Amino acid sequence: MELKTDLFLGDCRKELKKIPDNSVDLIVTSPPYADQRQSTYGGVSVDEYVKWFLPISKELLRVLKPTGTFILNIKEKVVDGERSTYVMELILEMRKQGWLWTEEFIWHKKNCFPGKWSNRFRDAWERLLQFNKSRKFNMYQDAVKVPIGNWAKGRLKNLSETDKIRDNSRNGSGFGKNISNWVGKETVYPTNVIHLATECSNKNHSAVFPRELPEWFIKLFTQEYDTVLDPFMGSGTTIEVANRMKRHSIGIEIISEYHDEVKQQFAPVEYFLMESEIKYGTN
Amino acid sequence: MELKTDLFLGDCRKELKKIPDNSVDLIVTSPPYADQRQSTYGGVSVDEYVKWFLPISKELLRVLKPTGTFILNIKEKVVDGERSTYVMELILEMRKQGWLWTEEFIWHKKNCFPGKWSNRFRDAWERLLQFNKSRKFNMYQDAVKVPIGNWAKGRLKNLSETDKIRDNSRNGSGFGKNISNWVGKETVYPTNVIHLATECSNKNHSAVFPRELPEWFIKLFTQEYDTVLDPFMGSGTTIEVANRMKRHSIGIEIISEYHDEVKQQFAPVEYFLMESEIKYGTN
DNA sequence: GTTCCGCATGAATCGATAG
DNA sequence: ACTATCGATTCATGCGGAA
Repeated sequence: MELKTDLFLGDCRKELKKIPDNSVDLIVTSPPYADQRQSTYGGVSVDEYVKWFLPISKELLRVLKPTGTFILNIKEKVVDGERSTYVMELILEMRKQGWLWTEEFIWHKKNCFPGKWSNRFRDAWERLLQFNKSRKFNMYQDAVKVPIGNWAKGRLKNLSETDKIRDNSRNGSGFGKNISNWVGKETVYPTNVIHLATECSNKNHSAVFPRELPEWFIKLFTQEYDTVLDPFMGSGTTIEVANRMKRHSIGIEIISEYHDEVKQQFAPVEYFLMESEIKYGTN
Repeated sequence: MELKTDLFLGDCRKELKKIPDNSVDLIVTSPPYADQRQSTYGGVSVDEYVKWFLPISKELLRVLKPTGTFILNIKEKVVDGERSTYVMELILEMRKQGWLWTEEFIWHKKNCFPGKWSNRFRDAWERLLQFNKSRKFNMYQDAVKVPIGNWAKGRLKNLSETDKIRDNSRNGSGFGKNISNWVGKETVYPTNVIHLATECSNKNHSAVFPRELPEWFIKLFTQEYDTVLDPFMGSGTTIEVANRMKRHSIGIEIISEYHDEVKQQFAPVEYFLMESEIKYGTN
């Protein structure tokens, strides 16, 4: 089966209209936060954030299948010594639109932004809000099971071995990379806390979104050849992961540099397919 | 200096009125969740939770010192497949009362038992909402520093000359690091995610509050002989910890069994003091 | 091929100073 | 008084080159 990757250049408020109703299985996105990332995106102000986002979430509600899921990564900033309330207001308004606020996952960031203030510690977590269109949504829990931590076996057995398991798997939610270590180990279901590092180093882009994040949700909420949408594609992490995991994908990006770069990234694949068509098609 | 422990039996909506204005340095509490502990507070329903809590938070605002802090441990429950919104509504309403919503800490519950539902993983985190009366509140950050990460061991052994100052290469948010400042550093400031185990095998009480939790906040927001209040004392974890840490404490509990038990726990101390008064006072 | 070590960088926030 | 800009502060990670 052919794997589709549709990329749109433009404002997602307009581009989303090109996507048919009830056609997307999973939306995973990390929109620009209020007043942040000014260098790349315009920067929506705190006061206007909800008003700005609601038309988008309305379109997302339209394109999502009834069995689908919407994962929204967001975190409110501090304004005048207080946490802003726009995320809470957004949740309340989205429920009025018809969204179900099913769950709130926590992304516990291992390497959060440094700094010290007299009245505040470093912010080490972000919200991963799960919204659904209906109470009957697809969830493939077995796809994200993690190796058992040492909490269950106590200290009785193989303490040294269980200690080798990476910290994130001990938290019951991580995605330790050495899967070979898991072989033969008992697995359990993770929790709603996800313990990951941000990817910060030389990537050209500020790809703060670690690829394990979309990977986990794609595993959890979709099967192969389902469709994944990211209306704020950025440098394309979600799209790329979806593609590798054999999911159809749709990406929308307003900044042409990002869009073109992702486009280019998928170009060789197309070229390759054409080539093989020539090769074998002419037989 | 004498250490005071005042215990009140009764509904905190009434008992709080006995406490003078601006007299408490820290409030740490874990109120009954909606629709739970039905028998005690008349079974506060999800719909009425905010309305029920607001008079209490108003009293708390009154008794708290301007430099004090209110830590509210709470988590919304799932109702009909959705997370309830009463916590968010409560935050919005408390801000109207004059509270500042300064921060939201996450309590990541380490080793609770795995479990799952068809739509949902086990809930491994709770909110620890920080409210303040003014922007100038007391915070003793050095009291809760944690050991530095392992990365430092290899890093700080030998410094090169370039480690002195870093150029602000990118977007002007220059983060000039002066590595030499870190030599010999063994502790760093924590983040707003608190990673603690739950006290699982609790004997009689339903109190799942690990004593490290109040301990951490008492360290962070009070000094010795400050006053700590818990208007939903339960089995008295917060009060007991405060007492051990040489803080005055005030506890309110509506269930007489709990109240009496805590009272009894502190009785020997009072007895002891009386005895010494007799001994030395009659000289 | 491993392992080690140097190094750049990140969804930040506060307080002081300037217009 | 109120907003805008700027400097200061700080920790953990993954990459790439070297041993």
